[in-house]
Amino acid sequence: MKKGAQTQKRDTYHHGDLRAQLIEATRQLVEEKGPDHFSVSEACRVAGVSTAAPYKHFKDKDEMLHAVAIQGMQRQQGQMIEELKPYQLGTLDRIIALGRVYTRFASQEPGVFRLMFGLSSDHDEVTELVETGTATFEIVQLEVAACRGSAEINEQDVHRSFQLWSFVHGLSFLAIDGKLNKAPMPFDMEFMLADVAQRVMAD
Amino acid sequence: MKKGAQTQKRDTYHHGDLRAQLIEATRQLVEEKGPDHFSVSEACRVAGVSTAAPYKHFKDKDEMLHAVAIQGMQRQQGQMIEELKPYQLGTLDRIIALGRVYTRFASQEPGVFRLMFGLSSDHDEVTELVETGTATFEIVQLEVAACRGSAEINEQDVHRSFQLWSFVHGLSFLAIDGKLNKAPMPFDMEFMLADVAQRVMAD
DNA sequence: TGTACATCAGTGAACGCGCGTTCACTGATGTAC
DNA sequence: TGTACATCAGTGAACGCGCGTTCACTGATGTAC
Repeated sequence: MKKGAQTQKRDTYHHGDLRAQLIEATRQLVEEKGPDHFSVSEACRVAGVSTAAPYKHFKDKDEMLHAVAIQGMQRQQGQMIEELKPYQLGTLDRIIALGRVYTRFASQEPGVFRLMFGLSSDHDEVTELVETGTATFEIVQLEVAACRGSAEINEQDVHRSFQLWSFVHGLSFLAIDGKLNKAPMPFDMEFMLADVAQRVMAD
Repeated sequence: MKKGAQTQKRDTYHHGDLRAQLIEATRQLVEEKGPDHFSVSEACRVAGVSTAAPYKHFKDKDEMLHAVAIQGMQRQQGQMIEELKPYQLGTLDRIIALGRVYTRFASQEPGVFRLMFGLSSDHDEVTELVETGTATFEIVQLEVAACRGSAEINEQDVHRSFQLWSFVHGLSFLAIDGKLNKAPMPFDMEFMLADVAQRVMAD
């Protein structure tokens, strides 16, 4: 598996944008081996720098992982905003679109997805992660409220939002853990999302 | 944190039931530090034996973790069967009861819960784990079919079962990852379970 | 335009550490006679 | 009941390994004059 982690070539002593390259190397490795089998040393090999280099840009290993997690959350949020565009405000289609992005992101980037939610939020400094997560959930709540015709987000809307979140969150994990092929039937993700959205949004 | 991992005392050279004790030590550590920060050495310290001792009972580290995961799944299944007892067959209460066990187990044993679903099922030999999981899901499907009055489990029942599973699975993870206290309202788990069960089981 | 110099990103060697696993061993136990 | 012996669970020392992090350093770059 050494082929997956190729060494970067460089012609200058200084790197240009090592920080970004290290984050990318970290992302790649988190994706390849999972968040818990990532090592700083290997990221250095991938980025083609000495093992001491990262410490000019990050406090420690955790900070490298945090950076990847934060970028992941931002990417997920960006995809949601993008996916909403074609649909009219207040329609069920928009709720479904959000779910589609969630499960799609998880299956496209299972490593980063796991990292995003698996990080122990004991430590401080992950505030940016938490804030991005909160902002994303606010998008969901706004869409739910719009779909329900609420003037403002009310308790019921929050409640429905949590139901939707729980559902797509669980569905994503079951999917990336390969639990969805246990049934004799083929699994139609899009239908599943639509069906649940409709049930949760019903009176 | 050394206090959590206490050394077992022993008065005989032979141990009696080291296998069981090692599994228990492993379970304890998985719970304390998470499945990915468990080490064989530490389990030995907890069980009060040399670091070579486990290899008389397990092929390697993974086999120790598998044993803990399998026992976890069995425990979860046992709790479900127990929890079903008070309720009449074919009622929504039974569906709710299954969900309650799922989320309760996750919050009582988050480490083992993560382990159970986080294990890469690439390798063989986890067949026992997979089989127990499948058996548990069959219980869910049976209850759904009974609740819907199906003669046999049909495609719709399977579909609903997956919806319920996804929901409680996601809810469990969000709960143990501390994501449920983001809202201004208090989170009523029992109401949530009942509400979703009703929605998913509706026509 | 040319030179001296401060800055600081990246080096490479080293560190101490805990890990998973193996090895030849030891000593408690159960059994055959 | 007593003894010889096979079994095998547990020992303790050792292994090689990759890890995260630190250190004094080096050399490219930008800037002041």
